[in-house]
Amino acid sequence: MYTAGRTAELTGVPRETLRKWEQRYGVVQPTRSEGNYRLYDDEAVRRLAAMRDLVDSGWSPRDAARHVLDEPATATVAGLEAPGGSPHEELDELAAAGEDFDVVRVEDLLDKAFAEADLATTVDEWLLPSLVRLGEAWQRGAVSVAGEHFVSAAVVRRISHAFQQLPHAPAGAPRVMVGLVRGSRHELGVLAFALVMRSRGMDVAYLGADLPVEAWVDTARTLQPAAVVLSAPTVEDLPAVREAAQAIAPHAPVFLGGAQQHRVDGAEPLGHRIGEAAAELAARLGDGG
Amino acid sequence: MYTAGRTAELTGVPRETLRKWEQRYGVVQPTRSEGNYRLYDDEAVRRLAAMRDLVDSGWSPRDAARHVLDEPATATVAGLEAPGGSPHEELDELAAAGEDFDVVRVEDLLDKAFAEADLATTVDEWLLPSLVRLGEAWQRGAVSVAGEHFVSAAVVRRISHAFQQLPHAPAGAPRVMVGLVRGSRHELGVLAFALVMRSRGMDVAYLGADLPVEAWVDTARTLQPAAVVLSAPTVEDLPAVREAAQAIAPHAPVFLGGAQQHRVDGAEPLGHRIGEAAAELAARLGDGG
DNA sequence: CAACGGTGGACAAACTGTGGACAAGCCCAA
DNA sequence: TTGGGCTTGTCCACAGTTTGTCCACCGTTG
Repeated sequence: MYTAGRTAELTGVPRETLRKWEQRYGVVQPTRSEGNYRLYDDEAVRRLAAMRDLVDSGWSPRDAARHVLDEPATATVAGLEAPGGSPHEELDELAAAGEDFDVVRVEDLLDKAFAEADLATTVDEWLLPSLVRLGEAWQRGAVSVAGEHFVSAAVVRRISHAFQQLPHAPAGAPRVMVGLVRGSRHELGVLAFALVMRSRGMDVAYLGADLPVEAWVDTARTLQPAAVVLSAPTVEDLPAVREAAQAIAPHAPVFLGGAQQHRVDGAEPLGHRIGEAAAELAARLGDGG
Repeated sequence: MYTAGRTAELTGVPRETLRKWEQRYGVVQPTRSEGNYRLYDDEAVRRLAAMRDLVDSGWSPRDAARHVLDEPATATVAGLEAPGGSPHEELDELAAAGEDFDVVRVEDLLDKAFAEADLATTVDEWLLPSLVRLGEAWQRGAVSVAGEHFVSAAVVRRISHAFQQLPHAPAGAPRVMVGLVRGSRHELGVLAFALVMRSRGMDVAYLGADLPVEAWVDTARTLQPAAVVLSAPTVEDLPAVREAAQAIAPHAPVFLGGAQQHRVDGAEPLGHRIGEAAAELAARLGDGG
């Protein structure tokens, strides 16, 4: 349950507007605390965010509200849409190897994939889809928590390995800061992004997960990077990401990945194809603008 | 059991606030000493730390309390380390390179270190002491949060890289499960441990951080490993580690690393020299005992 | 005795609710 | 084009709520 202020942060809709939307259209009916404070649940946040998206894209608030109310309540699943209805019967190779805890097979699969010529394509076409299918398999109980952890750990190791093997950026290469804000821990995406960036000759400073805003600002001021790349994987990350983006903006251009990337002002969204986005950004910076 | 002042230290929450959180939300119900002093146990400390993390990241205290009470499973965020106490005046090479965000220098230092003949010695004599000094430098403000993150990320990458480069274990090699329990996130130590174990020919299944107890038990039952290695880095981790150790024990021998390793019954402490401990355990398992 | 802890109350600062005001934008008839 | 009416986001004043910190007074510990 979230208070009014927090809900405003999460959805990007001002408190007052939130109240008006409730009074005028009844998009949400928050319960009340003892002290008569509004308490919004996850479903309310989802609806408000959906309505905000519609309004932003030109719908009239009244229509947007009607549309949101007509939609059945959806259980949000980490920002990922359910696949087009085809229940994958056979397990992904990677997931199967993970469920057997077969170190050799998992690492062989990853080795083979990373031997491909184009890193960006490998990441977008094979690695990330495989991980999405792994997540789906885990959700429907086809893969255990431990199996999922086992594969994820192997993937992170493999990306780190690839990152390490790449030659260092030449002197004078554009510098890019990559990492996650405080509270955020989904390293896989940013790590893959950092990998592709380095493969394109960028000077990547990878700062890891859970870094406070002040640290981002101080470092950006010191390093004067050509770009700062963050990720907004979940709604919960939004307040911290917004705060960071705003604070960093005066010192360096901010780019954003992750499912919630379009919900942050002042940061340029990079899209959802990590490898492609990294390659593009690298080309742009390498060309001097 | 901890007194009010000690608990305030451990959790970073002032004594008075601790009391208010107890009175207002009932997050904890410390037992009392003869003289009516509050006595907090490990679980209380864990909850308070979890609540503090939520509040720090923007939750209202009331919501945070409800969350902590609803879901004792909630993962905690940053841990608290006890400082060593010896103030090294000159900065460590690694720390200095980290403060300048000098990718090349940090990776060169790590490369050189890992080129040493004996991996276990490198880990114990250079890597971990360097990281301890880095932590000290950070605590006395000589290194920024970002600098510390930067170096840590590079170290994790380098260990992953080394792990990846090692040949796979031969068929029939003793299998060892390595990882962290639910709520625990200090991967560095267990990762280094896994690295040395693999270098000694063990079949290491690295399961990563934040794995729930049930997953450990199920997996141990399936894999029948020769050993399960966990870590208890902070006080906050103790309850979960104790639970896991007790649950896994019937299926496989449990070994323990980390600062709090001696405070868990039913798990054999491995000592604080990670590389040495891993080499020893490997020798022991390899000899069939 | 000094340091520490418990209790209850006080308090300021931040947050929230309510109802209404209001300006800007839009639609539509004149 | 003009003007009235409607919609919609924002702002405001006033009152109530929540929350971290401070304090005085007294008991406990070593």
